[in-house]
Amino acid sequence: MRIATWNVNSIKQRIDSARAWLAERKPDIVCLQETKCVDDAFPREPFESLGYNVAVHGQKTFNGVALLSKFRFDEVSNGLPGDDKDDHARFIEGVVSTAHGAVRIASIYLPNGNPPDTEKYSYKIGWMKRLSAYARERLPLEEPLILAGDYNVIPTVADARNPAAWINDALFLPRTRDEFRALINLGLTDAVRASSDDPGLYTFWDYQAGAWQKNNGIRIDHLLLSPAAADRLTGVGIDRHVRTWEKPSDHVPVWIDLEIAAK
DNA sequence: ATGGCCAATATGATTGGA
Repeated sequence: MRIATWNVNSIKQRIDSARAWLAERKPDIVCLQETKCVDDAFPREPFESLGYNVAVHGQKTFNGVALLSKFRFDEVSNGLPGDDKDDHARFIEGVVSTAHGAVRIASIYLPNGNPPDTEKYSYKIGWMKRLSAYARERLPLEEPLILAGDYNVIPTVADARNPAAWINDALFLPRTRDEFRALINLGLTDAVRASSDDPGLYTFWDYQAGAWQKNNGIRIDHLLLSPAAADRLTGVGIDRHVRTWEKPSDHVPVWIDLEIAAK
């Protein structure tokens, strides 16, 4: 089973490149972020025609998450628990059945949090605490659980080309990295770091200032795995080449292979 | 990480992104 995450920065602007990438990488399940459209406007047909089931949780203009799955969804639920007043579309969870039982996948679009001296940052930290509470609730189920998405967190200095430039940024502040570590320390595995300590494994390059050309990137798109998922991890990849395509997203897809067969 | 971008909105300017 191959599972991927990709912040597409508008699904409507990325239909052609998403279809080309799906045909090439052939993921079974894809977690999408920043779809930027309401549910009724999501272009389902271009993905259903490739054999994917589509589950969406969108809103007007901003945010928006979705799941594409070759497996039928047994359950889908929208929204991260823990705050009824939070109306941002940033979390969707699906469950599929496999030969190894239920596999639970969440597509996550964690708040950016800038500027850090505002309520945007407290919203980010609160959201991270809610995500940890969610993981604490799910981990005892001992299922393969994959929390994949745009975390807006640079975990360590090895995850930025120019870490000094990020010192005061919401993506890299000590408090942000502490919360990310707290999540990991519940017993989750960062799939990319389970396979490599290399610097330069970036997933995002800003559109501005020639960031791509200078390889001024950061690693902020992550797949975090429960022990039952990590035990079956056989491969990881970052599809960097997608950043060279026409009309690219500023993020590229990241994927994992799990030794989990269809039912 | 800003000189340089991109997307959504009834838009020709503003907001959000990271």
